[in-house]
Amino acid sequence: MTQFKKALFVVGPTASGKSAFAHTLVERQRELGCAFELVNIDAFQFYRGVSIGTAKPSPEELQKYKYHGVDILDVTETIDAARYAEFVWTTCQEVNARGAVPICVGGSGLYLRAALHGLDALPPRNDSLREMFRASAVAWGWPELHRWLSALAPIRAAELHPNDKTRIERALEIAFQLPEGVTLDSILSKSARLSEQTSVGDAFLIHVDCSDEVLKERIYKRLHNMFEQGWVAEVESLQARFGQSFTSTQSFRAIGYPAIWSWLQEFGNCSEASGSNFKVTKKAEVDLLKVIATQTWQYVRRQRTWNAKEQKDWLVDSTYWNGTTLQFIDKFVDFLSK
RNA sequence: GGCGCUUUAGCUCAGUCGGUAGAGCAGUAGACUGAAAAUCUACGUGUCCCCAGUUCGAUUCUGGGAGGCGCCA
Repeated sequence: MTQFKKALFVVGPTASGKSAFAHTLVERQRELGCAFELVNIDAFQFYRGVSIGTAKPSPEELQKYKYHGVDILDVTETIDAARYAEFVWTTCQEVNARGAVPICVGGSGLYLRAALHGLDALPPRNDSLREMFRASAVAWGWPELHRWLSALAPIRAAELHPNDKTRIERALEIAFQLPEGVTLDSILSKSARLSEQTSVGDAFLIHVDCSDEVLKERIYKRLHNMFEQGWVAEVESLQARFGQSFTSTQSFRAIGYPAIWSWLQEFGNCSEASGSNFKVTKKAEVDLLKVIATQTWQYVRRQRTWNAKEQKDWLVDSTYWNGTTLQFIDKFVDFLSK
């Protein structure tokens, strides 16, 4: 199975310099003798309206670097790992057909694995089933649903903790939709773990990371900058447009949005606390930034845990990198000239 | 100055009717097959503010001291 001929994947924790790295590659494409186009593989930059907090490239950058996959969905829409992987593959094929090499930038663990290794053919998401499971969980608790799963798919159930609601729900959703005589265990037993499967195309993985100290500093500065750019005002406008229903959208799960939302509930009434006046000077504002910085760092830890298991063709330490100069490695040049 | 409350983990605080203590958050590590920036798991020795007294034994009771908060002056 080949979903793309040749693609670069730039992965690494938030604020490590992935985008700057990818942009530099595009700047120097002539020297490398090939054309590049960028494919967003970030789980939240798909959505129009959540822009500042998701660190989207600017409109000029979107055009200059030929980005695909940014602002393709409304904030009220939802994409899932399977549809996401399809999108990446289709886009890569189109880019390949133009004789260019796609650079997929971003990478949230599951989404990267889905794009890189492909998910098994399993029944899709089913919201009415999910509602039913959730209602049952309210009545009986997730450990009880875990017991139901043990009856339907004992091997899968044994892999899951009784409190792991997200995965128990998904496993039950699959089991309920499979045709008679087919079990989730029988499907999963045929394939290796996702991280151990080979890539579904010719992929070159570049990991960008830097020292903890520098990364923490960059995160803090970047968040500060997001506030200066009007992040709080952005959330206020989402509040005005969608009201409470925004809190149940997929895009609301992006780091920072729930925190700013509750901050607005608490302080938003004071006229001077409105989004456009947000300056990160008062204690409440500094506290908000700190909470989001903490959540971002926790995310960095999880990203590194994911990335540790993926192939590494090129490790880039961005600790002292200024975002422009780059020394190409032979392996990389060989991959491009193949 | 007087009165009251308070001092326990990095932070916010429980608690021990006297036998040296535990939650949440933070931190560290791990997992991850259609919510994934989500979700889940594991990991807890700290002069229990200081000094003295009572006691076999005090973080706990008594007295004094110091810091913090509040009210009255």
